[in-house]
Amino acid sequence: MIDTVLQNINAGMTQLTEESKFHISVDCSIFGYDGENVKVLLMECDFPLYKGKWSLVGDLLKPGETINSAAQRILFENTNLQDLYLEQVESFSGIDRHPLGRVITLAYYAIINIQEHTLTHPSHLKLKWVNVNSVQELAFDHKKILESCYMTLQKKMLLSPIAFDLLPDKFSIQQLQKLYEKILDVQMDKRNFRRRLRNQGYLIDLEELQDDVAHRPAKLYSFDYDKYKAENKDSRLNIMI
Amino acid sequence: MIDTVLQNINAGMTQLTEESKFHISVDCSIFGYDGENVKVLLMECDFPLYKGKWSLVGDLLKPGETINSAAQRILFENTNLQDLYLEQVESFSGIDRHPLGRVITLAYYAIINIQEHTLTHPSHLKLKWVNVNSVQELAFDHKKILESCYMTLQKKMLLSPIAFDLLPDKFSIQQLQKLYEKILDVQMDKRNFRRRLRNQGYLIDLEELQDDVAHRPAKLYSFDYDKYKAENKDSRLNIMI
DNA sequence: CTCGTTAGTGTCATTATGACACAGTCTAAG
DNA sequence: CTTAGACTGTGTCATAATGACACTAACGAG
Repeated sequence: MIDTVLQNINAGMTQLTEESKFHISVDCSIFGYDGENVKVLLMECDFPLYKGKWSLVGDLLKPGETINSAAQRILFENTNLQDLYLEQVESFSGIDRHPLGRVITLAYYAIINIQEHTLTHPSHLKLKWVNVNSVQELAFDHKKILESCYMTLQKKMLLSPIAFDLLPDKFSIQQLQKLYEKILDVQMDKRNFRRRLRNQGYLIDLEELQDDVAHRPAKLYSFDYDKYKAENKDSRLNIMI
Repeated sequence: MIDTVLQNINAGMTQLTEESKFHISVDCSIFGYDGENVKVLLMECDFPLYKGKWSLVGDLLKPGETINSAAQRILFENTNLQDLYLEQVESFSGIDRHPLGRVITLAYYAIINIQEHTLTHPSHLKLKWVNVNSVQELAFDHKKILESCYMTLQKKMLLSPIAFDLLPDKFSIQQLQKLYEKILDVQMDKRNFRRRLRNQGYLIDLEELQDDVAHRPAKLYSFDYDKYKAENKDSRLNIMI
């Protein structure tokens, strides 16, 4: 490490001293939807200070990793899942936020359709899915982090088609509406919802019906990502809902 | 620093080793509007590798600081300005992004009305305002950082009333429209723009006219922040434009 | 075969949007 | 003191988007 004398790292006059180094972690709110509720994956915490509490899935950044690649690794190590939708939210850098010492964390959220993926995770970790709305106290400042991630997810829902990452590949329009209603915490009109979706034109009618339901089966659709991308490549505001 | 043996910082089984510590910096795109163009404040870079190049305003995070307070300090140290609108954008953590060693940076943007503030800055720093659209190559990965910040600013413009932080306290509707047109890079219809503003009802007619203009003077307005906040305290999508 | 449950459909009134042209008021310059 | 130049400020109309609203259709369970 080169030591220089003066004052600013961008102007070039800086010393990179050992005292100004920090531990960095990534904490990830992994959101899933089981067809009924939005859930977040929590990890049991064994810290003496937080005995019995739960925390978000996270870990330290390692030398040689970028923060994004650390986030991917952490996701993979704890859930065995890859290629999920993963988005950085913000940093949390409170001085005393971690009992082992100064640790600055970068919050991410990931989303996953619980029904189509099965988690397999190392046996020494205890994980569980908890309804987002029933999460009580968490270890560290993770409740605050979770809230920030969930708010970001809610806003993102309005402007981008991430709902479809939370649903199975084939879904009914009612499933989609129920998901929006859950996450945005609103009620929507069935006919107006369907009209909006029809007009957007991003749903592909799979000409398939639900099976094994105790009522009239719904038509199944998939989302036309290609069409969406082609029509929204500019950086305008694309309102989904 | 406590060393433990096992594997995960959230579960409690971790060692905080010296090898997994990193330097952290904050780099800030300070955007200003001079009535004509959107500009960004750049700092001359004295690194041998980047001789003659310019960089964003930034510095290292110091022990005992949160990242937000570092951002505020950096802004203050370099411009003597406080209480600007300041927003975290994202992290940049490429392995070789800084020649002095591994430095992970958090990008922020700040906005300021150039006409109503005068910068005073330490004499050993050379600063200049550059039109955002004419920025050529910057030192480090700062061009990428700037682009990310500017994109975030553009999106934010659509959803929140930050335009008014770039304008003088008293402004004409045409000044406001010109600003939106510059930042969003669109043309807008004068009459429709005025109608939208009228309907939103957040402009306070100051019953004052422009002075010293070589044409019919425009009425001046200010933005009713209180009313805006009162009507938008929920976390819904609030479309400004 | 009937009950429960969800699927799927259209209209109408209201509101929001986009396109568009001209007279008014000020300064500067001759 | 008149005129040129520059910007201010206003309304209408056609079209599009939205919100409110109720009934029949299709399936399985019992």
